[in-house]
Amino acid sequence: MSDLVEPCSDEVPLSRREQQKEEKNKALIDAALAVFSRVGFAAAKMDDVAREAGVSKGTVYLYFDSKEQLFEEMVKANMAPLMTEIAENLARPAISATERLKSHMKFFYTKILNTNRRQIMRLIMAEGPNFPHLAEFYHANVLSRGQAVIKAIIQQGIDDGEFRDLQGHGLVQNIVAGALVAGIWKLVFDPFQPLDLDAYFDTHVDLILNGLKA
Amino acid sequence: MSDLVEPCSDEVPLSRREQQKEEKNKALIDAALAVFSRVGFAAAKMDDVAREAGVSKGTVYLYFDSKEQLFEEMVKANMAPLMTEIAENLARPAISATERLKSHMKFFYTKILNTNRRQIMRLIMAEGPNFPHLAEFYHANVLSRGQAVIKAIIQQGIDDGEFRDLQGHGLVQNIVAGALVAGIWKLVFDPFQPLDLDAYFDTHVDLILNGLKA
DNA sequence: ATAAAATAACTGACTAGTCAGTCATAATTA
DNA sequence: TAATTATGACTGACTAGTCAGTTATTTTAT
Repeated sequence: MSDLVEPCSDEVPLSRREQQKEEKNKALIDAALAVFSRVGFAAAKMDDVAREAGVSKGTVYLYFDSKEQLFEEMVKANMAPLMTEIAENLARPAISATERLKSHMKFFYTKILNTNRRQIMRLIMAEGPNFPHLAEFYHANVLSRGQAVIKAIIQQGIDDGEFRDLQGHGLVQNIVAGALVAGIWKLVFDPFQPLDLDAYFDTHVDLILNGLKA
Repeated sequence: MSDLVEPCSDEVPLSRREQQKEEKNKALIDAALAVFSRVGFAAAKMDDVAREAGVSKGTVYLYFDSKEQLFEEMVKANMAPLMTEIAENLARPAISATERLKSHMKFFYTKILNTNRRQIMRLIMAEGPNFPHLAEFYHANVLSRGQAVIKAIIQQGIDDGEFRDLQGHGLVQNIVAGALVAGIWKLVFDPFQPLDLDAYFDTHVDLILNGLKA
């Protein structure tokens, strides 16, 4: 409460307790990510989350009201740091649209696909219909921001004569699609047909940039 | 038993019982698709499947050994008719690679994305890691066949000088990606940002064909 | 034909087990 | 010591899977 009133500049002099509390919160979020990723929402046990975080089950309920809330907080906590980074990509030095697009795509691969955030991506797809809140949050805070960046880059490319103006409905989704599929493939089909993410990335960029070329 | 010995040409004179049995099997598969799609595997209740199929819970277990088996059979039953159709697309009249690719993509949109098979697609992504059997089955019977068709078309395009040879790892996945993402979007984010599948398809084809163009 | 006997299909109450969430008690910190 | 934080045994709601008994269909006997 008081946090909201205080000037946000203070030097965080955390007491031992507050410190431990934060650590435990983090541990629970991490454990939740691990457990939910492993078995999905419904099959995940709060006992397992607790054990994995090194606390008892009761403690989990001192930090989160319910399993649902834990799930949502876990997703939000893992996505929050990304959101500011995406925003920074909007205001970017004046390099060519081609290079900007390449760099933004690289960002996507390194910051999501190659981290365990891709698990969250999968969870959103898997559980999204059962968590409209969450799907909406994810759409509003991650997807539409990512879309805005890509749209801006494409517009720059069109203005500069680098890209053609193909006016398509769902152009952004088509551009990002390759990356999403790579993430899913890694999680579901890699054992049967392994995917080399670096080589895949090159193909993806090549195909898209050629597809957009004026 | 005797069926296996008889010439396979016989006129299927099903007794009333056999007929009802088949109908019920179908009804259960349909109900399973509906229920699993609605809430995912873990949260699905066998009671609900039974009710939706118009039988009692006990009956479900006369047709399927377990919840797992019902799930797998449901996926297989829904995918089987597709598999032969895909195979037919391999042996195709001598039209241009461009037209063939377009037509195969259309096939994908009309036979999967615009039907409730897209629910199955989502379920595979959602539950795949918990059902390695199923992921493997899907990969072997649907994905690799689809890949073979697209690879053949691309090779034709390269040979005819229509497409460039971009040698990419994961080229096929990149080509299909747009379609998969469209399916997922429809199921998860459509309420927040609707997607017009027809317009999206045009963008997808446009982008990919230009990306491949020699 | 018709009834009786045999078989196959179905039912739903029941069991055995699971797990989200609670709360009386214990441990830790200030 | 008092307040806060943590524990884990406990509860109650819920559900996959079972099975003794019922109903519908088919076969056999008259």
